[in-house]
Amino acid sequence: MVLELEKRLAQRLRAVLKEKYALDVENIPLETPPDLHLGEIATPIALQLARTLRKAPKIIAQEIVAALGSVEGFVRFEVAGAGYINAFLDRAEAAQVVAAPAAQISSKRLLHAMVEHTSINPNKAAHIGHLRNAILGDTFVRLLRAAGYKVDVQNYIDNTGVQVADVVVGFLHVEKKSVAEVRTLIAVCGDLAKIEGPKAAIDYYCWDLYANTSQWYTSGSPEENEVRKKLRYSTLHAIEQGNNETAEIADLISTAVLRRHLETMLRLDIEYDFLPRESEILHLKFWESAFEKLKQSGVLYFENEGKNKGCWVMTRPGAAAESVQDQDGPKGTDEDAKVIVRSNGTVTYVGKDIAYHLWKFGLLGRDFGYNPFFTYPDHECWISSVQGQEIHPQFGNATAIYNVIDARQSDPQSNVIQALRGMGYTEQADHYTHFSYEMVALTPRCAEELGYSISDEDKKKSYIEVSGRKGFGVKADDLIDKLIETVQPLVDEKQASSPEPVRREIARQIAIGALRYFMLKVTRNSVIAFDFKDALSFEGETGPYIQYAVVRIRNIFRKGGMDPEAELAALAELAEIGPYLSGEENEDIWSLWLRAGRRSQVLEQCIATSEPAYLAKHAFQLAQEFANFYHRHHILTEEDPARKTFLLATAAVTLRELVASLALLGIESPEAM
RNA sequence: GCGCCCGUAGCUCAGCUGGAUAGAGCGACUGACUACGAAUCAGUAGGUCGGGAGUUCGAAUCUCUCCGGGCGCACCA
Repeated sequence: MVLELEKRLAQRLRAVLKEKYALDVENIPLETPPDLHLGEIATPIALQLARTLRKAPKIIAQEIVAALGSVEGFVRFEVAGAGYINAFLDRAEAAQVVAAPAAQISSKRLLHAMVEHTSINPNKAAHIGHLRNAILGDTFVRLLRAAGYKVDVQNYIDNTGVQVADVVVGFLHVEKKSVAEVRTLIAVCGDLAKIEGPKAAIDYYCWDLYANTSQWYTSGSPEENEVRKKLRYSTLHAIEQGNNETAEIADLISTAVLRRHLETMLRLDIEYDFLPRESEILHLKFWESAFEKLKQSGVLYFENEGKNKGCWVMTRPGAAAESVQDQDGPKGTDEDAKVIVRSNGTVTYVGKDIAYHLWKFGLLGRDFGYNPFFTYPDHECWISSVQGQEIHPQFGNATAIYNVIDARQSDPQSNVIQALRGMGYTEQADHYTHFSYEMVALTPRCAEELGYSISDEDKKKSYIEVSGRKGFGVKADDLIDKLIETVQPLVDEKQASSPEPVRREIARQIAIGALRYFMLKVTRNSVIAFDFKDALSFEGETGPYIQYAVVRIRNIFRKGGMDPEAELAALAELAEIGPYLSGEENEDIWSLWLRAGRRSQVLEQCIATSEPAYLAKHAFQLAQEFANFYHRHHILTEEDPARKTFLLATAAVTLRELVASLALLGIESPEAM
């Protein structure tokens, strides 16, 4: 509602500026006044134009207001302060618009977006850092879909990397297991996990093995360590090669761990459409196609001198200006260039990534094979394969891509964008978003609670980076389990009369709500210093606070024997609701309605800035305003029938908006709690 | 050495394209359960927005500089 009114006002203002001052102003600045006494929408446009028009801002503002005339939805405009123009809404009309059933989103945006997130190396259990990635990515997918985008969700699997090799080394050379034994182990873990939970699962087993093996490389005599290092690289090569026992173990393990990751994420309502794997990017020779294109476009050149002699390299972003400067000087080699193909002819990670991203945009001229891999209640998740099924859905050919990857990888990401740009794919490069976020770290206190021994140096830090290699971190399933364990007694106490399965479901919903909100309330580029005290909180600015507001509203309608949507519809029948929305004593109610009408505005802002935190904030503030309203106005005992209908509609509209906002955040709204 | 991010209340964080009196939550203190559930609400205390300079009618927000903290800058993946 607010979004539409803002657009209408901006359009009218543009027209006025055009006819009165012959000015074309593309972006009319609109903001929210600090207080409702100053209207609902304000613009400092007159302040901005003071200089160009050589007039006092106040005079300009008055002239604009005089020229505005009447605008539908607004009752008046005022000049205030140094030259603000404040717009006042027709409150009754606005409330009716908010109350009306939401119009279907126009699917005129035919943007086909591809969001890649999670992308955990399939050699160990997922930890809290991966949770932040997956929750951010999944939430953004929900936002894009709500805005009318067609979205494919991808989870990239690096199943041939050195991390997987390390675990394979662990099985073969530390534990000295055979292929058959590994196969048995995976089966046993799978059965055990069904009874004992995630702690018995294969990804937990690998978590320890990976940490042990990493240590094993440096724990022997210098000669032994030398041998072990060589083992590591021969294992990696064998995996890349394929068709051997080592590769078979790697495939068994990475596939089993991948399944575990999908199960863990499903606990948080996170699903995927396609799992492209590194192994197919290698075996289907994506790189060879990309290499030709890169050479042809001149993005890659062969280096004949310097430290990168014998390599195919590309200029780094930002280095372009310098090389132009160097023109008259001695043609020095660009020592800083990024190596894409090594002197031994193998391709680097960035090279493979360029090939993969050409595929994403449908520019590679090759495709994966596809096999079904994981079945969700309402759709299938596909995985890449060399030879896939004949009938499969189409992936790739995206018009916009979002890569949810942590901020540490911004360098390689910008290399890929640079390559696209260099190849002339400007449009694609512009629609390539590195959806970056900062890491989740542990506070020293939290690390000690978990039983890790902390160096004195680390104790002084405000946070310590988690590390899969060291086995240092909080596992995702452990955190989810701990959240459930913490809420369950509360639910059991408050919902004592409900049957046990119902109580368990409520505890689950609350736990997931708490976790998702915890990860989403912080903006992307702030480091989360993880602490159980904050993560396990269900009070204040948390997911459960918002869920509780929903439950209280539902209780009102349950107790009154009424239906929220019917009460909302009844609002339209009321003769005059204006009086309920004006006057000092009703400002809080109007404020609640106004916020309820802001969802699409907030959604648009989230997408424009790739920042889901705004919506998390919006949901909390709406719940907070409702809690205040709830205490001040007792609805069911209201004697004036018209006012009672109005109050019920207020609760109903809040319910609808809260549930919708929570759903966009991937948080369920319990019936009771 | 180069690049990116961060520094706002005791703690954890918001503050949108510069705009009106810098906001939440937690913690502390005071108060509210005989009314739709107190996982709640009302109130009090707590800030020279890291320091300095600049641009501007106007700066937490933009520029520069310094200080402090974090992360990247391989022919590893």
